[in-house]
Amino acid sequence: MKKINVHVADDHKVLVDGISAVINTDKDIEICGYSLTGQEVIDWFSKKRNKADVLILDITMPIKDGFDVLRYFKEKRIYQKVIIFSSYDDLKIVQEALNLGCYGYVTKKSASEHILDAIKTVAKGEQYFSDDIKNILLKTFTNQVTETGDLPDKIIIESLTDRELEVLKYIAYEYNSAEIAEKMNLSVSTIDTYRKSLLKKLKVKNSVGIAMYAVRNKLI
Amino acid sequence: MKKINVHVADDHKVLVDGISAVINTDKDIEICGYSLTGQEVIDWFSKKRNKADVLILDITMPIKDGFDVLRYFKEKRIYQKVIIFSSYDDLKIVQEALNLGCYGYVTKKSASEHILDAIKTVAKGEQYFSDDIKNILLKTFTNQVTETGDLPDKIIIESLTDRELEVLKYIAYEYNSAEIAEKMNLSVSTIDTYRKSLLKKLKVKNSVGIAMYAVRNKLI
DNA sequence: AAAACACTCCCTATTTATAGGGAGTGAATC
DNA sequence: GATTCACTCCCTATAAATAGGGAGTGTTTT
Repeated sequence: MKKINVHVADDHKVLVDGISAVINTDKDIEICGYSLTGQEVIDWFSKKRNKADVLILDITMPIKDGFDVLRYFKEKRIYQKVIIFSSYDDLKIVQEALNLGCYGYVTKKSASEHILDAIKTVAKGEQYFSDDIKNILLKTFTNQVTETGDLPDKIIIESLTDRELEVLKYIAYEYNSAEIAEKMNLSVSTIDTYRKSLLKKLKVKNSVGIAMYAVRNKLI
Repeated sequence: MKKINVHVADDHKVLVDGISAVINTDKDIEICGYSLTGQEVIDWFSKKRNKADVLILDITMPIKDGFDVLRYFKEKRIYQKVIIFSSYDDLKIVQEALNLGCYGYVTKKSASEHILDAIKTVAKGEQYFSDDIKNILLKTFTNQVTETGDLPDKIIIESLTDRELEVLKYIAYEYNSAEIAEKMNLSVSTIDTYRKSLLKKLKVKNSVGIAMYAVRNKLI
């Protein structure tokens, strides 16, 4: 079986060496190169002298960071399998990396064997996340678990009347007041009353705010 | 410590008994009731004679199914902690259940101890998914990047210019044209031009549509 | 009976957004 | 050299949303 070729990019040479050492313990994987800056990675791939199956990529690096590298691949439509290896375990960061097309995300605090699992999984074209990242991602599926505290929002939502909720849904579906009035068999004035009430109760600035509130709290 | 009260709803009495047996092995949890149809569950809760901390809910049931029950809770704004216990492991089903506000999802093929973990986790207000469900949910994070499923949208998004994307984000954050103009150091006329362009390209009716498009396609 | 509240509608006025058009610049592409 | 396209700004006009106020009905709660 052909070995999996891995390129490692991290600005800390010690870490590159560490990963290399771990990888060398596995007979199915081998290191085919490394970079210390994002720019180096981009140079490497633009000159097509890289034959890496998988790229292990740190986010924080001098001269182009990991995101820049992912953006480069996306722009050039290079379908490179990338595993982000970072100490960040922030949802925004992970989502950004995923949007930019990475295949895996492993935090640096994970046990080092996990990086081997990640490499093998991603090499097969499947995604891989370390357990802590999995948990962070899974939390996005539930409305209850919000880091900002769910109670205030819950109280606000409970204060909404049935009619207000109905109007809120129509607003989120891009209906204007006249259309909502027709759908609900009410006068436009009444719909405007509910709009005013929603703006006040939800403490948002405009219809967009109402709609965004609805999606954030899964009211639609 | 107060025991966790659990209500079990499943149309197969054998399964109710099975779950009860498993639960009785745990000193922190006890069964406080059971139902064989969705309607029974709704009756139980509407008459407020239920003191369940956690509801174990099957999806397939005669006379109102699990979804109907979840919809009932949502409509009445009853914040009942529900764990779906079903044999379905289909993404659409799971997503629907999550949208309807369930706290956990455990497949029937899971080891029975997992239901105990699920109950304890959900009782604390956290979400719980069995491993197979976790994997299904996690796949949704990479599908949008790897798969070509939503190609039409992808083409539209790629047709958006940098400035249009910037304006789109501000709109989704509830800014009005004057505010966006100030933020971007442009005239209001220019912002209006981008608004027009966005409405046309995204084929939406108004600002709410622009914002909703942004969230749907994870552009913000 | 009084109070609270959801629901309905109206008034006036202002601010924002939408819709149509045109037009100039600079950079890149053909 | 011509064209395409992103970017910028302007004009006119209408449609829609926002902001403030009031007010009547009916139901439920106290």
